[in-house]
Amino acid sequence: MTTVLVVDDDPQIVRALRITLTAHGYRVLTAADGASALRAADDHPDMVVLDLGLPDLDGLDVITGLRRATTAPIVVLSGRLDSADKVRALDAGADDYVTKPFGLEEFLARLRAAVRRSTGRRSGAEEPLVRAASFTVDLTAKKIHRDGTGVHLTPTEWGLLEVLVRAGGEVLSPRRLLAEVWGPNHTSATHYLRVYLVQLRRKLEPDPAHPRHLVTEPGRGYRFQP
Amino acid sequence: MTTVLVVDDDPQIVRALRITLTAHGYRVLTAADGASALRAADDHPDMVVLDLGLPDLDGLDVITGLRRATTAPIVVLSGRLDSADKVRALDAGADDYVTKPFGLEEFLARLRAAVRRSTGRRSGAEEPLVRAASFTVDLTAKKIHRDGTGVHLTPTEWGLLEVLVRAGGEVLSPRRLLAEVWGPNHTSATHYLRVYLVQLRRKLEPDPAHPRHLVTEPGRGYRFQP
DNA sequence: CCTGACCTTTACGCGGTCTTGACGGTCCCG
DNA sequence: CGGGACCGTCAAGACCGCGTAAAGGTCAGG
Repeated sequence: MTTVLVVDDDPQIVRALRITLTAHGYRVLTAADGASALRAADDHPDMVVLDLGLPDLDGLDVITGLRRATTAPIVVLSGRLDSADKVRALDAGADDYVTKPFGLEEFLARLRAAVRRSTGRRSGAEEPLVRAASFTVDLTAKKIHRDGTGVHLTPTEWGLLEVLVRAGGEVLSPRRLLAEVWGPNHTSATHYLRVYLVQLRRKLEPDPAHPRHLVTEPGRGYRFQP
Repeated sequence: MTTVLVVDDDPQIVRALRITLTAHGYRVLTAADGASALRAADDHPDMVVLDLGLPDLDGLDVITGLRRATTAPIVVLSGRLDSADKVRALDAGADDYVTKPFGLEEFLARLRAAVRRSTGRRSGAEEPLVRAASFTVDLTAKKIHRDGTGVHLTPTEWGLLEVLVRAGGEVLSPRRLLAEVWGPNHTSATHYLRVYLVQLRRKLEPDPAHPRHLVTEPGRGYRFQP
């Protein structure tokens, strides 16, 4: 679960954010001033929501202090519209800057974006691997593995498979497939599809005559079945 | 140098951004519509500035398309104040959302924040020595060893090899390789690649006719295999 | 001014890939 | 039962990308 540290001296805002964030599945820590915010950084929050204008410390000092302790994204809340404030906050190490009053949905979306970026990097080489019973598809490395060895696909074969896999089990019409792979001007050459489906099945299916993963939905199109 | 891809259909804005960003030390690529933006993603910009409301594609589709090709931060520019638009864009994969008219200083600060976040983590633990079966590559010392003795590479040869090795086994498109080695303006001279691949293979591969480490993936590019 | 290293360009053969046509099978519907 | 629409399969020729060699071109250093 994602832990958010909320730093604000206004109890009303803290309470509202605690309710909202908890309802959206976050765990919430709170701090009412800069000193306790820096102390709370030791609890390794995954994200910090920081109101500038705390009673004890200058906002920028809080940011730099937090940056010393954690790399978690910092989203600044502030009532000040002054552009120079934003610049200083962002350059001090903040990741985003939201001015009050703010739309709740937008605020939450910015939190999601911030946490997505910070966790996405951490896991580094995250491979979107798609598994079927008899083969696996690596969409980023553009490789296929089957029975331990790699399978070679021609560019067009790969393009077709990629579109089918990315659709995630949805049925794709011949028109749509042709437009995606061959470009929007070749939407009538449905024969291509059949030829390449045969080749793909021959290379990937255990029994090409009775496909289990590259299924044809008669009259509607084709579908990828993991 | 940090490379920024600016996507906007308004030539005035493109021109203004190009001047401003260049003055601040960025390298600038531009695209006037969604299709060319997706193509330009192969040039692996370090950051994307994207205007929603392009003539050819829906803005959200451009975001998801870019996300498929790159993890570079995307900063959305838009004239629309509607909060729902922001939420959709952020959830589609954008990293920040700036509404026009915007303060230039704030905009630049947000760019700095975005690029800081994405590059900050990348420089983690990197192995400067890469081993292949028949040779080793020292990325920091810029030296190659094979059979005990050093191998001399010309600057261009080295640039190409370095890009391939740094990709760590991923397939790199000709566009991308050319952009990395020769700069983003030479992305069509695919013949260079073949010539230099031959030279590299002759210098590094045990059997240049059947390369084991500098593998070509027909139709999509080249790959380094350790 | 010459030389050598390096980059760029031209030319060409080969093999893989794409396209196209032909044919058989299946299913549905008149 | 027959015809048509749709799908699967195979094979052959056209075409394009790739690998390779080798000839200009450029530039710095001696």
